[in-house]
Amino acid sequence: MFHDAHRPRRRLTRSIEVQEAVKNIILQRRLAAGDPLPTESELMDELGIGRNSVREALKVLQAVGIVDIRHGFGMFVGRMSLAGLVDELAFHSRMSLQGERNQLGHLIEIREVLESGLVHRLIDQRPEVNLAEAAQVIAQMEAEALVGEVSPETDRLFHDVLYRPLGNPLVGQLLGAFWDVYQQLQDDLGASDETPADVARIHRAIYAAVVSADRPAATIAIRAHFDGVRARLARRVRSLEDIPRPT
Amino acid sequence: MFHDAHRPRRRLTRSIEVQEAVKNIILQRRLAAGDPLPTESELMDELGIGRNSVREALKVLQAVGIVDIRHGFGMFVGRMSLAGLVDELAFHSRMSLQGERNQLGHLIEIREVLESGLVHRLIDQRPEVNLAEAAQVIAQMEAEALVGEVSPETDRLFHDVLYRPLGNPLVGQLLGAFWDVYQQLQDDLGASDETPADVARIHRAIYAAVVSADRPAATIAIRAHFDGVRARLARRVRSLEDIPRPT
DNA sequence: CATGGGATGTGGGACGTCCAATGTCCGGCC
DNA sequence: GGCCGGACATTGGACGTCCCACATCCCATG
Repeated sequence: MFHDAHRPRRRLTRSIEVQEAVKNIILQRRLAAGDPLPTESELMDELGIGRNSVREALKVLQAVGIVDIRHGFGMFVGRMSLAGLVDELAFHSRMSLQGERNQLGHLIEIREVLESGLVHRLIDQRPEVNLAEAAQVIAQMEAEALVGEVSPETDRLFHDVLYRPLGNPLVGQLLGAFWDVYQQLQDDLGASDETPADVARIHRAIYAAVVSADRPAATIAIRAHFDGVRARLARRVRSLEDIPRPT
Repeated sequence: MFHDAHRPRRRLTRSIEVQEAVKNIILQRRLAAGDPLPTESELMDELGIGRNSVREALKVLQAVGIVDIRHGFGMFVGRMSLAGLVDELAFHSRMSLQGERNQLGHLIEIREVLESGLVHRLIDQRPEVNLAEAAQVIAQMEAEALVGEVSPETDRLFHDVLYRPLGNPLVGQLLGAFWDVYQQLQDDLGASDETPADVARIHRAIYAAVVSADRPAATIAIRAHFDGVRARLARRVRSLEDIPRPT
């Protein structure tokens, strides 16, 4: 009879109550990404709720990318990160790699459909779109290919920068999330059989097709790119007996 | 000096440790979606860790769709739900509705690019694909349009069932997630100015274009569909002064 | 005037305890 | 003998409190 005293009938869990409360605080106060949120103690007082419940709720909101918690500093409104999506997809993909089903393949198919459509959108908007950044990244990729491997960062950057002129930041984030999932499962796949030169050539083909507004070539280039990805996926043999590293 | 006795240097937080541990348990034991997980107490013992940390970690995993917690019953390996993604997108979209930026518009653009590409994939694979289900849903939609409104469920079902023959479950889930976000923000938007008959007609056009493998018509039909969505979005005026309902 | 070491405040971690929801099983009642 | 209901065990939910780790800022010290 200590706590839980006068509380009227509750339907949902405390955690969810707090989550909704925090969301409402953000919306009502018209906070923007990066703005500070009330501290844990303030929330405890305002909502008349225990610390653990507050913490659980905020952890969830953090996992989902709605708040950003910085130890010893405070809590802030989160910027969209899609980190939760990456975790979920990466985990389920890894899980399905063990069985006959292959979720990663489905993910890659979606990436291909998306990128294919986006490339055509770029061509639609040519020549207003500024492809200078993409050109620069392609050059860097080719330079890297000459001296060794193409770094994953450069690869990711290309797919990010190419579609940036479309003015849709969500595109970059979603594609980035998919890319992260794929990258996170690198260790579970075999090595690629493409040479660095191949990688650079394929990406150059995509860029060139956009520049010259050659739609058929764009379709082919994108398909070639993902054929490479798919080939790598198909050849996976390494079992997952060993303990996956915690990150 | 009670608890926290002999613990060696830790790098990451407890919560993350537990999250990784649980993920590893699932992978190592080759559990499948729906399989039971150790109880909270078992995890406490196995990992030598406090209950709150376990609970926080599991809440996060639940939010991300990796585990499924059922009160008074147990914890189970989760099926992919993308619920976390929906929450994140819905929240940030609602937040951006207040400002000048409009994230929801970006989301809809992605949906359009995706669906457009998927429709063309369907045509690629014709006539192997079985569109009977889609035909049925379209018929139902038209029936609903005759007697009143087209129910959101029917709308969602159409976009789900249409692409099902592609054999990529992730497509349905991702599209469903996007659709959920849009649906969840209905209240923040004004009413549509399309009649139920319009809605049915537009969807019928998409279906017909696929059946007849008419690519230009498919492109136009998809565009028409999303023009309607965009129009509704553009006319939003209702402010968000009132407290959004907690769901 | 520059700098390093607290003082302070914030989140992180862990217990222990009690509450509540769910499932099971056994015994009384029909 | 069958069925319904309540006791019991199990499991998650919530709380309060203690202590630790981390970041910041200010003041004392050189």
